[in-house]
Amino acid sequence: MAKKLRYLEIAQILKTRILQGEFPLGQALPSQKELSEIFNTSVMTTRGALAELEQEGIIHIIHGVGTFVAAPEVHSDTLSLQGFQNEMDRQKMPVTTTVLSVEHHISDPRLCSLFGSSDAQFSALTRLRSIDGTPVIYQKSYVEQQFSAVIEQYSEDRSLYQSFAQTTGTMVTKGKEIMTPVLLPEEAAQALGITEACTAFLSKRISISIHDKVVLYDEAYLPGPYVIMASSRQGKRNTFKYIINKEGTIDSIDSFNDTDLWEDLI
Amino acid sequence: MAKKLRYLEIAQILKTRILQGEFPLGQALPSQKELSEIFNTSVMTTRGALAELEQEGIIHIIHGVGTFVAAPEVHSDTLSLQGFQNEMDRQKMPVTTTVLSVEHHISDPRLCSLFGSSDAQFSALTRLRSIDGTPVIYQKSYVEQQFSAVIEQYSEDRSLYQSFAQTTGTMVTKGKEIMTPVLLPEEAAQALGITEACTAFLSKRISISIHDKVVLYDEAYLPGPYVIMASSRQGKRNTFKYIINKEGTIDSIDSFNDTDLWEDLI
DNA sequence: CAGTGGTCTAGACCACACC
DNA sequence: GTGTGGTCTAGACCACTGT
Repeated sequence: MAKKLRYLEIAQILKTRILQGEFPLGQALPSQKELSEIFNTSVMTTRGALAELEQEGIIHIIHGVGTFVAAPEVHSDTLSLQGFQNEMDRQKMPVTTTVLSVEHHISDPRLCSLFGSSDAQFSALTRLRSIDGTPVIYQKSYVEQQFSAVIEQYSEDRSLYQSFAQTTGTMVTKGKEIMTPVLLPEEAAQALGITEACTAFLSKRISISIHDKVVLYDEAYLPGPYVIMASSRQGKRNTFKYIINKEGTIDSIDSFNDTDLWEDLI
Repeated sequence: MAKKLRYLEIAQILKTRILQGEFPLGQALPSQKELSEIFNTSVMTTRGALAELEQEGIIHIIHGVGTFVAAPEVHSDTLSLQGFQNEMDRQKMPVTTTVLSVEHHISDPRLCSLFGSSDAQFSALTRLRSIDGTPVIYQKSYVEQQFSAVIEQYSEDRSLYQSFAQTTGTMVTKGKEIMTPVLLPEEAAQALGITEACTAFLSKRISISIHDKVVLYDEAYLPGPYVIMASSRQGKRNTFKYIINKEGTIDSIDSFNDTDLWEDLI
């Protein structure tokens, strides 16, 4: 445990202090020079610690401005929606959300083991995400009953993460997701207004708080006509994003030449 | 262009020299101290340059051993196959490959624009990937006719990247991939020995050489029963891998608790 | 302009791999 | 052991942002 690596040690100390609320969400940390004096170390070492925390998504460093405790809006909604609209006006994708249902007192042993909790009850929020009025994603989110207020106080103009942060003061920094190709089940197809048989991505996802606790479980259907995945690799790194294609018609092979699309990957 | 950032400048110089073959594939570069003397700079700066090149996948740094020009086998085959076998013996997944067909003199304007070449002809290699004798992936790879030797000299015990490196002396360091959920087409289903209707990932992928040229185009079908995707996010970073599930039976929700599975993601 | 983060030095010393 | 990469110092100076 005792690594004796100074920068990791400092990172750990800072992390602890942030978790204890010493530096509230969105607030600026002391400057790198100040931190260096505080910890009696050099700037290079301090920067190593901060780089570590930034990679963990806990802080956000802006050149010439400062270092800030990461606000949830920094991480775009986990289903980081990105538009795809023939070459132009990719910027403004009006994503609207509709709440279909709210359920409480759900019991499911698999959810229990997922959340690692004995709290046998869960609440669920079912939503529909639309682009320009066209529904493209059907999503169901589960939280532990004790956090049902997160769902109650959720409003459609912000993400569930923001609601979570505001209600509980906890931020989500990690997630794991599993994707499979499926046929759209009737329930989802109906909600999406799709009548014919349709292939889709089924995404199951857990969101993990800064305290390393599972706080959210999501299941989302992303129908093939509207959603594709784009992935980029360089060296050992790979990264991906979902792309919304409202028209339902892109031949993916052409999109390799669309430089805008790949801009922010890797 | 002239950034005046010393470490990027050094990285650029080293990259050029590597491309010119001054340091052949797999060979060790001079040590960090030597490089620092050569470029008349400090170790910290040299390390910055090397870190840059490592992230680009051009070199491979090993603590206590040395810095090496990256050999293609460092990047596992782009469809980085990872096994999933109830908790144990995940290590040894005997992936075998069968060549189904080799075609030449293929003309396709879309491939031309993809490769950005006027060479109107392409060669194709169709393969079947199997785990323990169970076929799980159907894959078709295209190269420009001028590189048809890569396909001719391909052998089933190594990757196409290795064949490419050996035949042309060029290494692949980047790739872009697009994934969609589809129904397995008859041709692929037949090859995979799947009789019923079956959902699958369709992966279209281009591989880009160190000279920034598209050298390979792949289409692969990864049927849902055998293949799932696992993705992990931390902060702004996200990464994913394909997981082979030979038995065709995992409920993905349980796999969140399988720590081995997520070990190497992020 | 002042204040922030980013780069760079010229060394020293530590951790790891290999013989 | 020797030789490699990894961390760290105590500053200096550069680049960016906002007033």
